[in-house]
Amino acid sequence: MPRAVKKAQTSTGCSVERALSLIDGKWKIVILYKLLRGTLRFNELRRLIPGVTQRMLTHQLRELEADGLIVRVVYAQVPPRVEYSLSTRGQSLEPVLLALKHWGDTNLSSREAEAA
Amino acid sequence: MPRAVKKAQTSTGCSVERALSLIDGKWKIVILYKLLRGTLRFNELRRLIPGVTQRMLTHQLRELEADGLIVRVVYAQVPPRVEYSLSTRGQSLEPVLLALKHWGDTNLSSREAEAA
DNA sequence: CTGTATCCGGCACGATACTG
DNA sequence: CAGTATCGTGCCGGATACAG
Repeated sequence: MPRAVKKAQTSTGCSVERALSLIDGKWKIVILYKLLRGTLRFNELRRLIPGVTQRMLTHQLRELEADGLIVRVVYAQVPPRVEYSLSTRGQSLEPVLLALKHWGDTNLSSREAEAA
Repeated sequence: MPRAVKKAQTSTGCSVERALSLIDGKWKIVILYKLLRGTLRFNELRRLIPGVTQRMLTHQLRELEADGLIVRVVYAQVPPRVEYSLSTRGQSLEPVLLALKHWGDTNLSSREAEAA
């Protein structure tokens, strides 16, 4: 994705651009998509998204959290346990994510369009 | 958007990522969105997208064309006239674009998008 | 397990000037 | 009008090491 605009920018008068600014970043949409299925732990996300590094995963998760799209829950345990899930706002992105998935399946004709 | 992955990458097994790779770039989605309304000329797009430079507009348009999302028609006239419009594949993105617009309007609107 | 800290390269993008 | 050409750069994102 584009780096889109740095921070939400109302001047453009285009809500699409503002929406884009929240989901820019190389992994955000994929993260959100994975979370559609339900709560996931840090390493679970890591495994589900091949190629992402700890740094980027952490960074993108933090941004998503800051934008109120996901919820981060930390359990004070000896082996740390952190769970990520979609916030209400994040869940409202479902139509977009599914539309994107559907489009990808339809127009990129991947025979293995396995439901990730 | 993220720079996504450079070129379509099948290995991830996620059609969403492949779809994303086609719409990465800072202005692509906005361009596509503007073209939903119909054919537009180069400078018309330029005016509709404040902040975009000639270079970037040209570049993004070329990528969109290469990915088969838009159609570029050149009229051999003395004042050059180039028209851009969505291809069939591009038009198939309409649900995604509208979903994104709807989400933006709903969640980023002037009033708080509380949506508990 | 779930992160932070640091270093660093590349390319995405911008600014400007020029052209058919 | 609709682009190229060229140059410069921010910062995104990868690699690696360290930490609670």
